[in-house]
Amino acid sequence: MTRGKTGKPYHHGELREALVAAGRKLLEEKGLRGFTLRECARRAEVSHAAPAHHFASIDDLLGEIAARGYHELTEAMMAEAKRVDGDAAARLVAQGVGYMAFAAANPVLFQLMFSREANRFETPVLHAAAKSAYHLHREAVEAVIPQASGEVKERMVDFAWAAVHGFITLVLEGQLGEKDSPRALKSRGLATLSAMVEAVVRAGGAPLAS
Amino acid sequence: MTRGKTGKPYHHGELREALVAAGRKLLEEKGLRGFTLRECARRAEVSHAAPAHHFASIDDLLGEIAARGYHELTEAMMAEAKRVDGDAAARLVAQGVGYMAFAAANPVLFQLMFSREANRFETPVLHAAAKSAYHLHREAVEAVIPQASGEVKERMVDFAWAAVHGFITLVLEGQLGEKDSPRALKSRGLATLSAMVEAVVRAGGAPLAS
DNA sequence: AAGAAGACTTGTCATCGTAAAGATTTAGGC
DNA sequence: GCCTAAATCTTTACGATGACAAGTCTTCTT
Repeated sequence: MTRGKTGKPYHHGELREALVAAGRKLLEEKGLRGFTLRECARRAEVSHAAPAHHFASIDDLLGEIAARGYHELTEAMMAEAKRVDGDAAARLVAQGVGYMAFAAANPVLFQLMFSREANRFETPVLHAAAKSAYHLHREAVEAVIPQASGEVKERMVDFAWAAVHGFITLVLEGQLGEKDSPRALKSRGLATLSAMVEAVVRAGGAPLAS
Repeated sequence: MTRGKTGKPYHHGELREALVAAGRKLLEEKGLRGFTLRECARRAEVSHAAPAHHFASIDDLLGEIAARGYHELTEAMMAEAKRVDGDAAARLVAQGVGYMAFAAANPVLFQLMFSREANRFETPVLHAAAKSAYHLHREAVEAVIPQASGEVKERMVDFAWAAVHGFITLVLEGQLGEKDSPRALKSRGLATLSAMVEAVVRAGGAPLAS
């Protein structure tokens, strides 16, 4: 890697990674609407057209960022699950905690991942990453009610995910616990997780009332 | 209202309403990222700068659209609730159905209302509209468990909203039941609502396990 | 009827995403 | 080691956008 008079190499070398990193920061700072490809390029200290060689479009970059978000979400869920032992119900709660923690730490990214816009840049890698998080959750739910029918299991996968996702989504948007401390919010989140797990356990034992 | 040679009045007359209507359509057609003030103006058949006299910025227009969305959401919940009789639990489910039906009918608007961006254009009218929907839900939950403590009621308000909101949000983003028919999806939604109500009823009778 | 306020248009500016063409660096074949 | 091809980055350019300013037309007030 030779350098010009300025000391700056003509080739960035790791521009793709730099753009993803800059983009991710920018996303959290300015929101989805404030996200621009040119600002990413500026932060990576390259010209505004440089990103085109690594990402076909702005949606392509957002798709890559979202895909990595799914990977991290999966990791966050697994990490939290490893901290508890044995009990399937406890594991389900822990994964929910990991899910919520990731969302709270990356609110805009989380919204991007689960936004309608994300369907626009549906790449195979993004889809695969999303499926991986889904399966992790699915298995955790099924482990809680191994004796239940396939249908009940499916319904409880829906239900459990909806409760976890819904709670943190509402918090992130400021609809829930606007004035609560993070401490109090976490407690409210745990309460929702408790109610969810209890309902799953119950439904696993007795068929759902139609 | 006098008219020029073209037959078109110089003054639109109801431009504000026309912009809201056009904007709402545009939103569903092109998504939030495809939403532009100039396209709204074009559809209302006025110049690109005309909207400025009715909306200070593009966020101002989006805020108005979101506020009306909250009003319609509230109406959808009440309309569905009126179709069932008596039972508080049935009413809670019905409101959930109305909530989901509105979201399914206005997916992009719904995402806008509950997006992080919406906090940017936080007008008093938007906030009030959002609170109105919240209170409707809150009362429905509390009616199901009138004997419960204030704390339990609050937690169940969180929980019930999270389940309803989470389910439809996941469906809208294509995460849940991608290949299901609308019919099957509705059934899955009802199952989530059933599980939710059952859990609320149960929690109202016995204190939540910590 | 006259002046003021409101509604709308035209013109302009900085910025954006994207494409094309040129400059520089790296990599591979010999 | 060199020489060409490919990859990477820059410069330039185009159409579109949000916002602002200034001007034109309409309605309202008095």
